[in-house]
Amino acid sequence: MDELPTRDRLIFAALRLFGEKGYLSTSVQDILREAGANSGSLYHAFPTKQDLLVAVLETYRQGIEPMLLAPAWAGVEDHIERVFALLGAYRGMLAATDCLYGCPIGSIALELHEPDPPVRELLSKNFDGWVDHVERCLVAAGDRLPADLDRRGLAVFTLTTMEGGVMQSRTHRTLDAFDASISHLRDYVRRLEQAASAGRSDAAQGTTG
Amino acid sequence: MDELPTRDRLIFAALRLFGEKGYLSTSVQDILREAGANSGSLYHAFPTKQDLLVAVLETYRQGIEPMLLAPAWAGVEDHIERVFALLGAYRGMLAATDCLYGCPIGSIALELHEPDPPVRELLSKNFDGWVDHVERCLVAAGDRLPADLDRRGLAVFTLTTMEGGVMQSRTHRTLDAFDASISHLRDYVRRLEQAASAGRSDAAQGTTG
DNA sequence: CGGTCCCTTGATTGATCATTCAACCAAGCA
DNA sequence: TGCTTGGTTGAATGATCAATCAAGGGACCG
Repeated sequence: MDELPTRDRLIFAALRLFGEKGYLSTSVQDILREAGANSGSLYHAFPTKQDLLVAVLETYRQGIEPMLLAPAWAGVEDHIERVFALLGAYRGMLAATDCLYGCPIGSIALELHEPDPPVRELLSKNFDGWVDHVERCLVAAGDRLPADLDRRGLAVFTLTTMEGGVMQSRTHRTLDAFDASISHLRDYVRRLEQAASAGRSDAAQGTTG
Repeated sequence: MDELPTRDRLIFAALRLFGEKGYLSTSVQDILREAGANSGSLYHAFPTKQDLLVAVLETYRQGIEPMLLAPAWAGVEDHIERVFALLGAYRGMLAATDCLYGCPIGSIALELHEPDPPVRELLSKNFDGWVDHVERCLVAAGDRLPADLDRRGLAVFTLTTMEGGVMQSRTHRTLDAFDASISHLRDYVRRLEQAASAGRSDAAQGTTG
């Protein structure tokens, strides 16, 4: 029944609050209250609030696989469906929070206009890690997608779709924009699959394009 | 040689600063310095800082057509190319500012996690106005796009692409993510045009799908 | 028992923030 | 000339913020 160490409680409290109210709008007092700690403890563990943010971003990055992907992909074997299952997980978070809670990384990324190098680098790494996982799905899809498709680029485009959709849905307080975005991405991928399929039968017939 | 009235100088100063550093990170002092005014003048014109934000969002919305679309569309007659010319304008802003200045509406939208009703409504209206213009282009494209295409949805998806691309490019400080996103959107639209074209020749031959 | 190490406590500090206000100015009018 | 109205001045106010620090607690070791 031992509580988590104070340092970890602070990280998780900050993680939650930064995602919910943003970095700048979350005061150190808010974090202390949420974590049940005192300011001295926070500043014993972290030199500044920004160093706590760094720890949060590192924690979030490490949590992408076990906390986000694993549950989203449980029971989903199809590589392409996994991409949309991931997007569905974000939809679930939006739906569960009345379109308030989207992607904390995106929020923080747009909130910090002069981010110090370490913070920006970690935001980059978070985005990259996400894109890496999607790219792996798209690569695993093999010849279901056109051979000459830029799969990394499509993975980036997938993140773009998620973040842009979340932004609009949070603003409008409706899932409409998110759903419209995802359904168009899905349409695009379907057309890519059709093109790849057509390409394959062309090749089987020995025809050239 | 008369200067702009103080009230307008304040709005334009705030517009610039909110876009550059965000709403929360811009202090009233910053705005006063930039506008060359005193706090009393600001609070004579606006009850609170947030009311100034409201005025800024209204001003921005009215400026979308004359300040953003008009220059982006000068000399571009093709309806579909206009969509990408608009996206190109954002690319130009990113390029000119080292990927620092993207879309102020998007920044503010993600920055304000508990936006009061008037602010959120104005953010919504800004997004809607942007989407309206793109939708009009897509509608004007007529049968170059599939007849059953959800054009409003594609316009929303275009905004999604822009905002998501800007977010990533600002974070990575590279145009790569923005360019990748746009080029995939372009690929998607190209495939839609091909499908529409195929559908038209089917119809001309009297075949059915 | 005393000593050391790690961590916690919580009042305090000083900076910064949005906002206020009494005084002031200039133009228009009588 | 004096009154009114709309706008300006900038120091002052009080709230809030991140960060500090002297004091203490308790576990472990001799």
